[in-house]
Amino acid sequence: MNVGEMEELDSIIKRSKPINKGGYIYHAGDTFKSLYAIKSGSVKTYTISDDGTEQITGFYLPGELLGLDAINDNVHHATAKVLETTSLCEIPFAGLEEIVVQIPGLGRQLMRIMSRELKSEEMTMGLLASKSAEVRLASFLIGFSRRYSERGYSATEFNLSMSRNDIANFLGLAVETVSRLFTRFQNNGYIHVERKLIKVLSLQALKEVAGIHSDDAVAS
Amino acid sequence: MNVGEMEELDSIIKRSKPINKGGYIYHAGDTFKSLYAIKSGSVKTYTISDDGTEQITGFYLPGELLGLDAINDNVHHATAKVLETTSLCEIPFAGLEEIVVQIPGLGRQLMRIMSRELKSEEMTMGLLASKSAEVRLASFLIGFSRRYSERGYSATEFNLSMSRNDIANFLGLAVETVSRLFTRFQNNGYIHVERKLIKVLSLQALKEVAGIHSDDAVAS
DNA sequence: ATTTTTATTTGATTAATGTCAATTAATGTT
DNA sequence: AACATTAATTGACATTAATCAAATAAAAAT
Repeated sequence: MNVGEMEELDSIIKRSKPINKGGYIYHAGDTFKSLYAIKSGSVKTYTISDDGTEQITGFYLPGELLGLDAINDNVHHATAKVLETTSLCEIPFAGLEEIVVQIPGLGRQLMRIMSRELKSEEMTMGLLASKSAEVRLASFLIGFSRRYSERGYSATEFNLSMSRNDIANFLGLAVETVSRLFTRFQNNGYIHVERKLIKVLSLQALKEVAGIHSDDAVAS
Repeated sequence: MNVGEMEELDSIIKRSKPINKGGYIYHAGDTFKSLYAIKSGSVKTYTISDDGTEQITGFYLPGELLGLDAINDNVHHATAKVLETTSLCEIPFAGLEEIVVQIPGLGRQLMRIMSRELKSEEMTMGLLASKSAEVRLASFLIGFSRRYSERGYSATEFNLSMSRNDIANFLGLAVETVSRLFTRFQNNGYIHVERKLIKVLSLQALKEVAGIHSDDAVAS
């Protein structure tokens, strides 16, 4: 969401509550009651398969909206866990539906937000369908660069708050492969890695690895 | 969409037009004007990257809705191509937005459809993030089985209208791998393959390959 | 501050899957 | 119907990335 959208929703926001690292926003199976907009911090969502393995379905950054996939059947199918201390706007969905009737533009706005999310997930699917591990990680980094810059943060220096394990899980790679790729990208001069802090030295180089030559079309 | 939803939309449907195999519904870059519900047939959507390679983002079956990802920026970012002769309901979006104001339930309905789509894409992402080719193809087949059965078609005997190449592209595998896996699944007695016609002999076996033991959670 | 635990990195090896090449089957065209 | 073209399968081989194992580094706990 952009600032304007955030302000539109401001009127019905229930309350703000910071959650500490490792805390949960909701669990898979919970009844869906609210959407959550991230004010600061970051979140991962994941499902647990029958054999107990966790499958990460997304990472969320400030300004992004969480829980849209639960509207349909009123149940969260994923668990949302906070990666660092995170502040949220809780938007009760019942209230939202009322307001949507009153403010004609809001329904349209919500629909657009969902549309944007759909497009973004399709791009992520493209990322995941790419066969090479290099392409996946490069696209992943480009996506974060873009998302941070869209929110007014630096496009070239940002924190990947999730663990290497989380990244590997999300990208469908082994941790070791992810670790080696970070090293390789650094050796190639594409990025500088310092624990979780990533400095992008050549976005262009990353884009070439990812097979992106124009400026659009980056997964999020 | 279910039958009820289809009927609700029926009032504003512009016109019906069958498209022959290989024809297009819209191209990437086209201005977004309408949503399309598939009455019969099937569709693939794909984006073209800078190097000209095609990346398939989804397959659509009867009863499914196409174009939701274009609402936000009014432009299709993917191309929709028909895999066999296909009949569509064209739903002009301008008209839809008017009607949404008049019929309160419709907006909610649309939002739910989009939510369902989001969830479904997240499941597909889970599929694509699975490292093994076997798991991917098994999940793919289970997904089609479920989607067909949801629409009232057989869950155990269906046509995969797309080429092996399309399947491979979508799953991020080489065609040869897909071909070998079909053979392997057949040799194992999971399925019977006859060109594009798939007969599922043991859905249970496929689910075990896919790591699904309960009955839910299958990508579409 | 020290110890314990957990996360990350690096190396060696193995297994899976991609690539190349050839064959067969299916489809479309004249 | 015969031919040409395209799609699918199968085999041999190469390559990538997973696994196993160990070392190092960072974070958490005492």
